[in-house]
Amino acid sequence: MTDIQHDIDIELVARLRLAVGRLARRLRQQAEADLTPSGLSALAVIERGPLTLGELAAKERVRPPSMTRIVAKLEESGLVNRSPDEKDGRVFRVALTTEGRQAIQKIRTRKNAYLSKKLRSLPSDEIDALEKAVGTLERILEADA
Amino acid sequence: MTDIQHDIDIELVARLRLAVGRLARRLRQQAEADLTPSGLSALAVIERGPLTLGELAAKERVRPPSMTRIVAKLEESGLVNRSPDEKDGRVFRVALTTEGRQAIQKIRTRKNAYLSKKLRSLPSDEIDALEKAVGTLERILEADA
DNA sequence: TATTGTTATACTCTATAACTATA
DNA sequence: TATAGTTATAGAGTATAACAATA
Repeated sequence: MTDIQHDIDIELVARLRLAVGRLARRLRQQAEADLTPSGLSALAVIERGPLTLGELAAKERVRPPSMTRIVAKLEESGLVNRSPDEKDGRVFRVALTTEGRQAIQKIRTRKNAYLSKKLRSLPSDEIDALEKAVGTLERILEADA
Repeated sequence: MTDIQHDIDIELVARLRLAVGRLARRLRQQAEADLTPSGLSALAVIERGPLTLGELAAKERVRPPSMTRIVAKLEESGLVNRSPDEKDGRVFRVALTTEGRQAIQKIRTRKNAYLSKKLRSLPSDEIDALEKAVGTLERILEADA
């Protein structure tokens, strides 16, 4: 790699980092106001399939007591339900309710709308570049999940 | 816009949203551990120029009492200093110390390193697409700052 | 009087420690 | 005994309300 290429790389890295940070912040602000970040995040995990409370805590990297509270609040709001495991009486399984599924869908729609509006008027060559760049990022992120 | 183009758009939007969210989270995890998110965020704002406590609170969208605490902690850590305004005795101006400037630079270096490592091995056509896409995102974000 | 910033106090979110129920 | 989850309690971080100092 030549020095010139190296310099370009550093600048691109910094710009990508800033743009990603700012866009992520902007998207977060479009979320449902009456759902806490931890609640929303947990909801998104639960959506991929019912989980025990302990599994949820591990995936979300919070301690079990914290997840107990988060889930209790989501249950209170009618977004999830807890049901005792059939085989192991100590375990509770947490799943989305229909209302929870709708809530998550609504938030997604709102975030998508924000971006859609921004992207709608772009020329096709910029859309192409975005599409290719997203593919690259997806691969990068996949690599060290 | 045709229906087909519309569908592609929706899918791209969703993928971009997810990729940006995940990358932003990954970058956040590379931050300095002994600086709180609010402290780090405030530090980055102050870096662009000394501000009064009220201006800081407004920019960071927290209430003045919260900013008082955040700045007090940064000052305790030696990362910023507060000095009374020359003209208005009620106002305090907050500025980075040399140590604060170094701290922010260190965090940036760390985040850049994470991304650099990921981007280093990409073929030039993907780098080009990323570069173009970043330019697009920068323009989009500029528009409604 | 209005404004800038601080202090007093309460609320939310998360953690550790101690506990209950089941395996 | 060990494990899943809950309850009790404490520590961050932010908010509103009341206050002090200055304009």
